[in-house]
Amino acid sequence: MSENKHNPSNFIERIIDEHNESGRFNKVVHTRFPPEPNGYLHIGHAKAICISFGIAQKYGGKTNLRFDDTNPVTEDTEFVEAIQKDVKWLGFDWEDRLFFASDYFDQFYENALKLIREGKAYVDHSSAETMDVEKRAGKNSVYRERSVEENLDWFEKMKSGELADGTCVLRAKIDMNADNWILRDPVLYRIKKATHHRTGDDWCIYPMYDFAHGYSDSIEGITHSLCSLEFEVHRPLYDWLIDAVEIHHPQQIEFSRLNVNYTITSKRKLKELIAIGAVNGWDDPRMPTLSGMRRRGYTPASIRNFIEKAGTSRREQIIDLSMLEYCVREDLNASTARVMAVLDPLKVVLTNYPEDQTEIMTAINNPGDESMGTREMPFSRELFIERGDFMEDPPKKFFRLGPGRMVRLKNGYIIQCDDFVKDEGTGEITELHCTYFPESRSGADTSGLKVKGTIHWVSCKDALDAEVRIYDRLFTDENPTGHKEIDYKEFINPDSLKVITAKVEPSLGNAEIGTQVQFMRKGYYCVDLDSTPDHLVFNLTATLRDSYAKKNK
RNA sequence: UGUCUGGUAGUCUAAUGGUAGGAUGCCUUCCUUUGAAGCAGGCGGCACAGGUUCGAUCCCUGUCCAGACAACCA
Repeated sequence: MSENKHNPSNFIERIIDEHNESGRFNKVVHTRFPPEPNGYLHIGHAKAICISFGIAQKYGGKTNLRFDDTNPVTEDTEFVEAIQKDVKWLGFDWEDRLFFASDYFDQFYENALKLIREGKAYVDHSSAETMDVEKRAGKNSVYRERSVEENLDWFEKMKSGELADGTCVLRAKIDMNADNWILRDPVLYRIKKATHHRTGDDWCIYPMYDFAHGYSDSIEGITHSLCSLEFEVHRPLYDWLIDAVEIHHPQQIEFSRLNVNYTITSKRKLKELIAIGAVNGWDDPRMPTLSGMRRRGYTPASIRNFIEKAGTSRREQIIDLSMLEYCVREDLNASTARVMAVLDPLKVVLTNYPEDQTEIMTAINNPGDESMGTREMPFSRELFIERGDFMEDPPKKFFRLGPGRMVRLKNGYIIQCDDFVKDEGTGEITELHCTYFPESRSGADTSGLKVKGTIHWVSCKDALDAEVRIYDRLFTDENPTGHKEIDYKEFINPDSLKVITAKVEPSLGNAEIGTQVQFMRKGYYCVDLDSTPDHLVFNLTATLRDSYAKKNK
């Protein structure tokens, strides 16, 4: 087996192949996923996770989980835990390599001292406004030429806590005229008298992202630091800082972020949606967060597959929501049991069926997978069918019920509609009167009847009520944040959640939280964590494709 | 405004100096006790203009378009 003979599937693998050929990292591939614990992970993060863990896996390397916790005022252990749960759930394992940037505060501090001693960093007392003005003007700060001793002294004062927040900052001394503004003497450390979720009150100075990130990568022996495109302009600084203290130098490689149309993946905006009550929290099934998607019924495999299909490139990608739905359907089609649930019930009376009779019908759980077995369903004189499966005056191509028309009740009998009852006030159909054909029982059909349509049903007296939460996209616009004049909140879909009471087959009575099923002819649903034995709650994961509805649009 | 990065079907993504493959989408056929799934077929693409070349989607130049960045956030 030739170990280095594989086809790179994207540009990152090509780069790694080159490194392996040149021996730059001794053929080691060690990546990391570095979330900031200030929010929940979303589908965009899933791409970063899948890429970093996936590439390491492919090359026999390792991946660290590292929390980039350098800003105590926004970070919290709640998020540290939620993030770990989500990464694990997605299917990745960092083994014993759980790290925190805050683990390295001492080393960061030493690096800062080294920079100061070498004249590569200075303490600046300019106000943020002044620094901003000077940055734009390409003008050096008046504090730029302080002596090493003076800088060391001030930095010590910053650290000791005797200076108030904002008094001064430590800046790298690079080039105030650099084309890349990131290099215009970036801030390295700031004073923040805040309690850190891990280091408590040990520190009152905290490093900035650029400072902490590269050094963390270096300390951990990361070889390939994979991140999204917006950090590309930071790479020169990443390189500069590492070179300045002469330590292990990982290669930063950027890829484009993943966007999905009709959704947003900005942590700030997701927080806002929660704050204004547009959704019910981070794990609201409408949220593109991993916790929301999990609750919605998305499987880890479906998300991984989605990321895989989306690919890895440097082009800005806005992927169709339909691709995501395709991926869950693909997964759930194979794994879920088919059950019957009538979402919008219409009563059917089988006039020739014995009043008190109940038959037990056997239903196949998954026609594509015999090993999933069968279950039993009670059949009786009064049934509920889907209101949409009857039309008073149906067109020819309507393969369901109408006056005089026949359908097969799945796992039941063929029935014919003889009559219907209509509320003359509202015009609503309230009941159907049908006859059934005793010889047409499923699995033992000797009737010789041929019907085009098959519909689902439940027995009235045996059916269970269930709350069903029907979700739709959270936004009505493909690109809610893409309009300069219109706030994204204007596009919130008022119908993103509809709650109905459905009639479901009795076998669902003891379904556990998280159970996933296919409501036959309707869609994939899962038992929500609000569900109890007395009050079943289902979430819509994704509807089935509906070519009939599509054709009739 | 500046810097950077991109531009291959509606969307995503490959390969290639000899006009392009896959996925999804869309449209059909067949099949079907889910109008699902499945099977089969079809539709649909190299941003534009020059240049180099026998030949350019690919190399070069320019244009246009798009996105990201320009925090004491990450």
